[in-house]
Amino acid sequence: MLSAIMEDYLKAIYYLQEETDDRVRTSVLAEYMDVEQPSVTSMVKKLAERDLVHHEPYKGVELTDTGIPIALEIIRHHRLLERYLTDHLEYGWAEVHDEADRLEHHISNQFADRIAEQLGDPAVDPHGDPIPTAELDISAPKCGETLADHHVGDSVRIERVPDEDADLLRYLSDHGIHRGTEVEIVEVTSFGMVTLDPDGADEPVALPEKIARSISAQPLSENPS
Amino acid sequence: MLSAIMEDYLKAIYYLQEETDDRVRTSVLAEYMDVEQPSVTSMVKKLAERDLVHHEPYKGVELTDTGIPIALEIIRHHRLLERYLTDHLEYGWAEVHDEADRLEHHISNQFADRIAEQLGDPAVDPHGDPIPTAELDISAPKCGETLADHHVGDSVRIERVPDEDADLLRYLSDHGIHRGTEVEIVEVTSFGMVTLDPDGADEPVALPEKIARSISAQPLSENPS
DNA sequence: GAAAAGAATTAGACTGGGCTAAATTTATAA
DNA sequence: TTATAAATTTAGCCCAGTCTAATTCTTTTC
Ligand SMILES: [Mn+2]
Ligand SMILES: [Mn+2]
Ligand SMILES: [Mn+2]
Ligand SMILES: [Mn+2]
Repeated sequence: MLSAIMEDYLKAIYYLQEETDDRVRTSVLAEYMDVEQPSVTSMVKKLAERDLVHHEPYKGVELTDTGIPIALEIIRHHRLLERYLTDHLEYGWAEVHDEADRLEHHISNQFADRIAEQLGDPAVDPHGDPIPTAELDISAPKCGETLADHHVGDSVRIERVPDEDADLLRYLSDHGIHRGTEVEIVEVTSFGMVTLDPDGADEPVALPEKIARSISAQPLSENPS
Repeated sequence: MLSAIMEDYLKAIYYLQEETDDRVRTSVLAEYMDVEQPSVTSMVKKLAERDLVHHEPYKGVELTDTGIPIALEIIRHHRLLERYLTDHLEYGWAEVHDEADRLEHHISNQFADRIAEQLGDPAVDPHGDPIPTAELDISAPKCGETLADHHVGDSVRIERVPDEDADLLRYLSDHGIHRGTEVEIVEVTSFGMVTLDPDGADEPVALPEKIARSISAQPLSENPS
């Protein structure tokens, strides 16, 4: 059996590998896990001993074929829990992360499967990230058009937001923006500000262009909810 | 903050104190926690240092006024989770214990309160044990009449079963007996066997008198579900 | 193709929770 | 009342996961 900490390392390696598509460096993992580098080295050795990662000393680490499904299992738990918290327990999408990050290690697969069933086997979590199936198949994360790729007057549906920044998530939901919300782009300034009018909201919402570029959004006709 | 292990010790002390109504001996706690006695001594010292228990060396341990509410919080989590698993996720009452025993340490009070709300603030868990309120008030455990206190021909409602023995729980639910089930007592032999006819079951169920004496049951008219 | 800078690892220590074996205290029984 | 038995605690060890300080690779840069 693996400790919760080990599972979090595997999940972190999975995420970082997804981003950079290369071996994950000790320093990057240390930063992500919020520990010092020697802690990472020693944990990585333990994971390597169990054949969960392949460690090339001084060169970085990557998940093995044994490690990947374990990471995916945790990610499935995490995203199903997030979805359950928003859909059944009235959590906001800014509040779900911490609760899910603890519980993901302690629920059984049976528990995960049961809530998946109750939710109707959802394909994505509240932030739009794909949920692996019970067989641990995962669809590619959405990296299509973003809010910044559209033009004034366009109406788009919010597909996916980065889930790391709770302040941003809170700001968005306070202004009526969730996954699936339809928004019209009402202004794009030369100095990098994007203004949106979310469907059903009283007021428009302004976002820095950098943020807009991190939010996936599709034209209305495609990808119905 | 307390570790999950510390919380389990506090819960164990609470239970054992409830049973014996006296200081809990090291040996008893060691047996219950399934560890060796020196482990208990060292843990008890840590708990005493934090003022969660009062430890009289060589004489046993008891919860302090600081320790009691913490134990009750965990017990609330545990019993709410058990109730949630049976009522919303189709678990049987024999399967809930392990899942709840892990999760109880990792759900937030917010999570507990939300599921309590969804369940309609239930008073008891699936085994009939009382659930502390959000304010940590707990009603006295049912210790009224048992199955062995009634007579052939009586019809009673199952109120509470001991939740330690998963085999017994499985046996009972396999034979159509749950909390709230109405049963008629059809036979009581001189050699200590009690036979019941559960409402809606095909066949009667036989139990040793010793077990029957551990199951609370009220005559039908009283305590409606 | 060195030398300096940067990244990673090793060394050694600490904390939490467990264990075994030995010592000590309390309870029981002669 | 003293001797033995039983319960408890102490002593000293281990493992997991972290840390700081020191060392060793790698990469840059001149
Ligand atoms: Mn986690
Ligand atoms: Mn998410
Ligand atoms: Mn527990
Ligand atoms: Mn119970």
